[in-house]
Amino acid sequence: MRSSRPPTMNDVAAAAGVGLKTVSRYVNGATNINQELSERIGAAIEALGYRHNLAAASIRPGRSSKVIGLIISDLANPYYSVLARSVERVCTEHGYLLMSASSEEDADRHRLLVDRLVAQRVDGLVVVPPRQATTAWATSTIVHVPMVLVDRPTGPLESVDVHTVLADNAGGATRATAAMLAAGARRVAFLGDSLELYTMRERLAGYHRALTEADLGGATGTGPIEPIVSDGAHSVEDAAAVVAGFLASGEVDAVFAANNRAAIGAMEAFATAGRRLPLVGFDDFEAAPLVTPAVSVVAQDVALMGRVAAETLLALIADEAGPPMTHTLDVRLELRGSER
Amino acid sequence: MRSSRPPTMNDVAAAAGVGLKTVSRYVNGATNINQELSERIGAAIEALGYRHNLAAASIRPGRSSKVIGLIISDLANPYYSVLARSVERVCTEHGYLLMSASSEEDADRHRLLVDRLVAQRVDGLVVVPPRQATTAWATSTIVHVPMVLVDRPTGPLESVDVHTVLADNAGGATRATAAMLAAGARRVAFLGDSLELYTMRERLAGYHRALTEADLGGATGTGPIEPIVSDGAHSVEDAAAVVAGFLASGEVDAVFAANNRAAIGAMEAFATAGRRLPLVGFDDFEAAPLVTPAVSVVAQDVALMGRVAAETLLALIADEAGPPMTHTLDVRLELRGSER
DNA sequence: CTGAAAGCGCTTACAG
DNA sequence: CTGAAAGCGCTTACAG
Repeated sequence: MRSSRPPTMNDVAAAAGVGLKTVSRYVNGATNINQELSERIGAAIEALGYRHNLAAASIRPGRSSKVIGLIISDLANPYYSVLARSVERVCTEHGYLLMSASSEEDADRHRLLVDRLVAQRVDGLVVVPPRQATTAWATSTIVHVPMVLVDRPTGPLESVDVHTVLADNAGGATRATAAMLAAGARRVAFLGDSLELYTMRERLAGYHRALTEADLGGATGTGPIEPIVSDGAHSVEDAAAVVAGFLASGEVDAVFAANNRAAIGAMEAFATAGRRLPLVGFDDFEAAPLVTPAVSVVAQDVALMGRVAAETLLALIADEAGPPMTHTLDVRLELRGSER
Repeated sequence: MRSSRPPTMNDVAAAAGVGLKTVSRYVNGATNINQELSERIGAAIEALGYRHNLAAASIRPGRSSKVIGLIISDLANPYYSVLARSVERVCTEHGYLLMSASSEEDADRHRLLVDRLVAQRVDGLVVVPPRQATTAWATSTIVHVPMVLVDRPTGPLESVDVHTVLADNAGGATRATAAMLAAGARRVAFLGDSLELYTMRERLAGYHRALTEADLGGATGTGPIEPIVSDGAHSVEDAAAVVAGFLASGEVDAVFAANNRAAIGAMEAFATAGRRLPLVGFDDFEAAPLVTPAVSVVAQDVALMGRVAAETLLALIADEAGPPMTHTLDVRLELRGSER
């Protein structure tokens, strides 16, 4: 009847008049227990309000915490919340719980989170590396915790030997740009965020490739297509300002918006100016199909990305994953009208 | 040099040639340690790759896990991901980690999650009760884990003595409806999801109240305003179908869309029909300000809700919270044009 | 300021 | 099928 401290397995054993071991077996769902003892134990647990202490159980060697950790930039960002949900789903299917934490793209905070999660003895980690990451954070702190990277690699791809799940950023950008060229555009501008971001560098490379291929295809009678590149779309407002400049200059006849904010900013600039240019965005967003004309986008299967990452991690934990590799997922070009 | 099992505090003590206790003090940041011993310990930790085991530390009585649990419907839903992010932020500020889990509105799954989280010995729980919850889940399983409810109460408000954080659903609905009445609408329809949901019942009550007050205000010369109520907006498609019916009937001259999906469905129906009705939604959404006319909404401060819930929980854990009460947060009516 | 002992709640071989 | 003992990694009084 002690009310201050939660009841322990010992309390249950005493109350039921059985050995500690038997209670342990009962709680862990052992199959062969004397019917009568079993009932006494059940009654004692009920009466005392006993709850199994997994934290205590997990410190024994060989026993794991059955918790995995997830580090993303910002849980409130729809992209990452869908990713987190997908990872959570796989965890649930395998009896794991998820601890998720937002790094805010800050390398120091990221390192702190890794340390804390490792101290908490998670069984593994799914990680979106922070923007400014060098390979140091991984090599210095991770050591022996199974880990999978998602959305971006850490530093130069080959520098860390770890499973990595990425979208085909370059391929998507190539197809988006090519769609506008095919519709007749000649001066397609690239509008992206900081090229510090791996995904931006990849999308820019894809854009360049589309221009080059159009040249090689002989679609141009008047010399090579000149790239027009802006990396100033850090926010919707910034993006709108850049696009307003495009419109005023008369030098641009289509826009490849390399992320959500760029696409929304472009839409705002079009609305303000009262005229629009062909537009394709990267990453789908809620408003895209609702506006007129509906916005074409390159859509990633974020949920699949989360699933592949989580399943790879679980395989790693079970020691059944193959050698470290990069898993590149296809993207989908959703043509809805705005590309022309 | 054992590589199979992670190094323990004992290993560090042995390597550094000091007592276990001293290593413990070092790891826990104790202030007074002999300079030389301190350095030896630091070197040993580095050399062995030792990492503090918080799980083991937390099983001592009085020591807590510094983890809190969050149960929501679906982490991928923007409403709940913003809530989760806000709770996470408060946790971080206070040195806590967050375990979040999605109940999918399923009462059984919800109970499982509570059990698992309690077994994991979280220090407290922020919970969105599942839709079909009776008070049973709370009274039977929670017992002595600090808990705060958010977004909705469990069953009849007075039945469980627990801190609860809610938005002013009824007040927001009244103001939304009144705005359309003030703009001249007479036959405002309520379009919501299942009335099983607490928030829907509250919003419906607020809607009714606005009609009643308009009657009492004498704004009507032709007898009382008749309510028109649909609870069929379970999905965007369903909502669109209902609104198409409204348009065809000619009996409705404005729509109060009691959630996001209802509002988006209404927009789709308007687009299909080529004509629109005055519209106000509940809960802001990304596309709302981007379409023409921009959609007016009742906006909840979801981040504030998460913050208040988390801070209340932390106060509860510190035994500094007052008696259980309901915290009702104001909502904001964003008039953007679609209300007329 | 530091160490040896006892104990947190639980599980794992080891005997019965 | 069941129990008493030892031990998981750590911290807390207790002595020095």
